Amino acid sequence: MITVSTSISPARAYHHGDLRSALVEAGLEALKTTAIADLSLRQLARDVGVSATAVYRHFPDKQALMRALASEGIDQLGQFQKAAADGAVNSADAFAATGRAYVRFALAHPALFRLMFSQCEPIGASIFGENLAARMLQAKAAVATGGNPEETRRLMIQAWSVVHGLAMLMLDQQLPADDALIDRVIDQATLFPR
Amino acid sequence: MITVSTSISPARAYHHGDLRSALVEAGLEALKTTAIADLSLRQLARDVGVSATAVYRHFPDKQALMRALASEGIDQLGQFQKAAADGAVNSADAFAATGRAYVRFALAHPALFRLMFSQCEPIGASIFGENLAARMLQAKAAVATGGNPEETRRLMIQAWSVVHGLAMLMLDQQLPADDALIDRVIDQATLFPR
DNA sequence: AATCGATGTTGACACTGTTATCATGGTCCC
DNA sequence: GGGACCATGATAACAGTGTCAACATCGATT
Repeated sequence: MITVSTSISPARAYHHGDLRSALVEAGLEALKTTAIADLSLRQLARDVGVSATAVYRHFPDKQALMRALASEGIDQLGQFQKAAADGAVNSADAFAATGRAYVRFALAHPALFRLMFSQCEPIGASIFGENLAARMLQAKAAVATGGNPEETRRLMIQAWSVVHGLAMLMLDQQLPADDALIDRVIDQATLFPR
Repeated sequence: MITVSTSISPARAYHHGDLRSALVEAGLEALKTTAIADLSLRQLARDVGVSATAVYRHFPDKQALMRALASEGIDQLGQFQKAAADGAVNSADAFAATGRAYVRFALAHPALFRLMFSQCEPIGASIFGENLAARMLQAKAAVATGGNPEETRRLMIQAWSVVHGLAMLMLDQQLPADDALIDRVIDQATLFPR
């Protein structure tokens, strides 16, 4: 059984056979059960069956690996949001569906979601503008605000803040991670002032 | 010059002279310049001029010290919010002022703010119910929703989500830490659907 | 076939949180 | 007043971490 590269780099099979992808995959796997602070380079290397310092042939330091994992997470979130929006019946519903997907993704992948925002560098732009889902979102928001660009931006930021805050508070156990609560907070027409 | 205890425990002066408070104070000071992940027990002990393991006479482990710091932060945030609300002219303005204070506090004390939510245990209840500012907030929200308790709760959660999300996204550099942006997002009547 | 550079390993260093063991010195009781 | 006790502190040590320098290996290029 060969583990397939996840769209990251060419990286032909050398001694190990694309160690870089293996590390990323092991990292994503580890994040399913390990908190972000307990994620260890050496442990990851052990999981893959390689010496600790081999990692440094593919990543300059730990943070770089983290960034790679975060980038994977962003892609996954984007796909998940897009799928959710595609299943919606109308424009407003798609907007809300994207929000719900955002929070549900966070709850489903807590450590990964946190990691995505601990690595500040390229992520903001990806989520808020370059992303497929983000682009679509922006279009929806523009419709909702009658095309006023400043209002559109405010609505986007407001919507992003609500879902991000809700996700974080639930992850941090400050709010019950309740599906119904997600719907109640997001479905509200509040986000669409007439 | 004697550093005064910060409302934590009696802790008479022994060998050091209330080491516990000194550690908390040093921790808060360190959080002004150090990221939460780089906060070191040993470094804190060094700052206070005490052996590394002396800490364990006052805190069972590192997390306990962190929790003490977080608790301090919660108090500070509560006071800050209360002061902001007291300066407001009417009920709706007080509600918004509390929200603005929340975000501004986060921007002013990034590491401390993050820490407050990394230590999940007692914090949720403190902020969302037991707090002075929270109680007041709840009263305002009840007025805004005509007394409907379920709607009141939803409004509270929605408001909390917006400010928390906005704060987090700004802290993580996903949004510009712009004062005007805070006002624009929070002042909007959006939070008070008629 | 020899060389070279990319990949992986070994060993080491400084640092961390934590524990077990020992030292100190106020407090209280007789 | 003298001695026991216990809260507080210090030392030494252990396992674990991220990272660097030096050495080994092996496929690809000439």
